[in-house]
Amino acid sequence: MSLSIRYEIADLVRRALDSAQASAALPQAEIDDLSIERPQKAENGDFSCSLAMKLARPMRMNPRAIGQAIIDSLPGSDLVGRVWLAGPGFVNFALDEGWLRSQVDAAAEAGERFGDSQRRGASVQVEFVSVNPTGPVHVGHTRGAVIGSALANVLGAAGYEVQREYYVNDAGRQMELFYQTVYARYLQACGRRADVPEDGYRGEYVIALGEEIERERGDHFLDMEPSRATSEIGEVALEAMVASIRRSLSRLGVEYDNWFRERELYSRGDFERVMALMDERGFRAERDGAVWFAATKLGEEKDAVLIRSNGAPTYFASDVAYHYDKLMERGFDRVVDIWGADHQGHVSRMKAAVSAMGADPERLTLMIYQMVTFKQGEELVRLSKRSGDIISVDDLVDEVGADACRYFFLSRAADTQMEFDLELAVRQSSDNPVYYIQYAHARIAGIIAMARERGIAADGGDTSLLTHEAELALIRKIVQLPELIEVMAASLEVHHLPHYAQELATAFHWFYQQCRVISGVEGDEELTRARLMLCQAARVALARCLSLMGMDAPERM
RNA sequence: GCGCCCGUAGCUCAGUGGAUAGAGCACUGGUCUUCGGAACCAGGUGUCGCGGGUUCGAAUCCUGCCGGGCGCGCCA
Repeated sequence: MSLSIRYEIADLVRRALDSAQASAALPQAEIDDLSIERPQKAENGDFSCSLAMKLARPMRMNPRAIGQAIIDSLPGSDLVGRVWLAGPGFVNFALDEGWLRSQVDAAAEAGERFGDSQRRGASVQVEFVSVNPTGPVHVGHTRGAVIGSALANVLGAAGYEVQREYYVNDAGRQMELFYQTVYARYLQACGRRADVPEDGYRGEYVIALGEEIERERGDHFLDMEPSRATSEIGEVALEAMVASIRRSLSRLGVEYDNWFRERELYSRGDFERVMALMDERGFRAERDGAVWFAATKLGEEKDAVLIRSNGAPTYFASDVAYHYDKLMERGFDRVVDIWGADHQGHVSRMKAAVSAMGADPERLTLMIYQMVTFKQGEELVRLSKRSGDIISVDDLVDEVGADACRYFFLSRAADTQMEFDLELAVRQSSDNPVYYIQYAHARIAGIIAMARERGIAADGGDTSLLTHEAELALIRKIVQLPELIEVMAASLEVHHLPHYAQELATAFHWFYQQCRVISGVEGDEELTRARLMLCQAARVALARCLSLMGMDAPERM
C-alpha cells in the first residue's frame, strides 16, 4: 500500500541535503541517520528533524544555519503543509490539512487492509508457547501466547509471509513418563490396582484423562502387554492433550498455521543430517561416551551434550535439529522464537548452534519475555498447587475474559517483569481500557447504523468540510497506524498497539463530544456525510488495531 | 560467583539520544434540552534507584554500586 509518512519525510530531507550539498550551500558530511522524530508536543509539528544539530560538528557550522539550508532546499510535497526552524536547529514539519483530509477516503476504502505494507516477499515463522503436551497450558504461558500471536499479526500486516507454529515435543523421556502415568490412571479407572510412576504427573487432569479413555475405549488396553499398552494409550493421550491445548489457546484468540511434531525431526532425517553437518563443520566432539556440540569453539562458555552416553538425544539436540529444519530445510528467511525468561540461558547456545550449522544467526531472533507474578490483591498467587494441578490459561480466561487478558499482556514491553492482579482485573472490568476502546468502536457502529436507518449514505461525503480541530486530531491519529505497524515490525515490540488503540479511542470520543455527526439541522447534510466518512475511517483504524491485537471489535455492547 | 532482564507519579505502566518526562487507575470538581454517559473537560505529585562518564543534548548509550526477577544439568 503506501509508504509510511515518516519514510516520505525522511526522503524529503535526504533530497534537500543532497541538493544543498550539490549547490555547495552545505559541505559534505557522513550521514547514517536522518533523525526524523515524532515530537512530544503538538506545537512542534507532526514530525521533527534533529539532523542539523548532529551535523553541526562535522560541517563546522551553526545548527540553525544548517537547518535553514535544509529548509531552503526542501522539495515540494503535497503532504507537508508547513516547515519551520525551531529551537537550536530543529526542522519541524506539519502535515498538510488537505492531504490529511484526503487520507480519510483512503483509510475508509482500504478497510481491513488499512495499514498494510507492500508485500516484502520474505517469509517469517513465529513460534510460540510450544509447551510439552503433558498437561494443560499453564497461566504463565499466557503472556508468550498473546505476544506471539499479536506479533505474527503485525508482521503479516507489515508485508511478511507469516507462519505461526507450535512445536509439539512429542518425543523424549518426559512424554514416556506421561504415557506411563496415563496408563496407570487408565488401569485405575478400570478398577485395577496401579501406581503412578515415581516422577509421574500428579495432576487431576491425568486421572480425568484415564477415565475418559476408559469411557471411550473400554477395556481395549486392559489386557494388552504393558509396554505396548503404554505406547498405544500414549498416542491417544497425546492427541487428546494436543487437542485440549489447541482449544485452550483458541479461547484466548490464539491460532496456529502449523503444529510441528518433534518426532518428525527423526522420522524425516533432519536429526541425522544436522548431526552429520555439525561433524563435517568440526563442531562435533566425543567425550565421556557422549556426543557434544563444541560450542566453546564459537566462544560459548561450555560445550553442550547432544547425545547422552546412553544413546538418547538431549532436548537441546532436538532443538538444534528443529532449527535446522526451520532454517535449512523449510528455509524461512527469518525465524522468531518466543521464550520465557526461564529459557534465557539457552539463547546464546542456540545462536551458536545456528552458526555451527552454517546458517546466518541473524535470521533467528530469540525473543525473551519476563515472568509474570500473579497476585490476588496483596497476596501472591501460587501457580501450582501441591496436588500437581496448576492454574491454567482456561482458568484465567474464565476469570477475566480473553480480550481483557490479551489487552493487559500486550500493554507491557516483553522485557519487563509484570504483575497481574486477578482481583483488580475482575473488579475493574467495567472501567477498563478494553471497554473504553471497544466502546468507541461500538459507538461508531451505532452512528453509522442510525445514518443508514435515516437513509443517509455513509460514503461519498466531501471530506474538505472536515476543518474542526477535533476532526483533524482524529485524522492525524488514524493516519499514524501504518507507521506504527512498520515500527513494530522492525522492533518486534507489539506493546505499542494497546497504547495506540487507547489514543485513537480518545481522539474519537473527543471528536464525538465536539462535533455532532448526524445533524438534524437543515443545510448540514453535506457536513453530516463528511463526518460519516470520518467515522468510517476511524472505525477502520480501530477495527484493524483491535484485530491485530486479536481482540473483538463489537458492533454493540 | 558468572550471565540475561528490570528499577520512571500513590498504584500499574508508556517514553525510536532531542525541545517544559507522559498515559491509565485512584482522588476532587465540572460538562450535557445529546448521533450510545461504558463519554467529555479541568485539577498534581516526579532526587526518571544512586554515583561517575560519553554527547551540543541522556530516563534512553558506557561504567561502578544498590535493590528485584530469571538462568547457570548427560532435566525439559
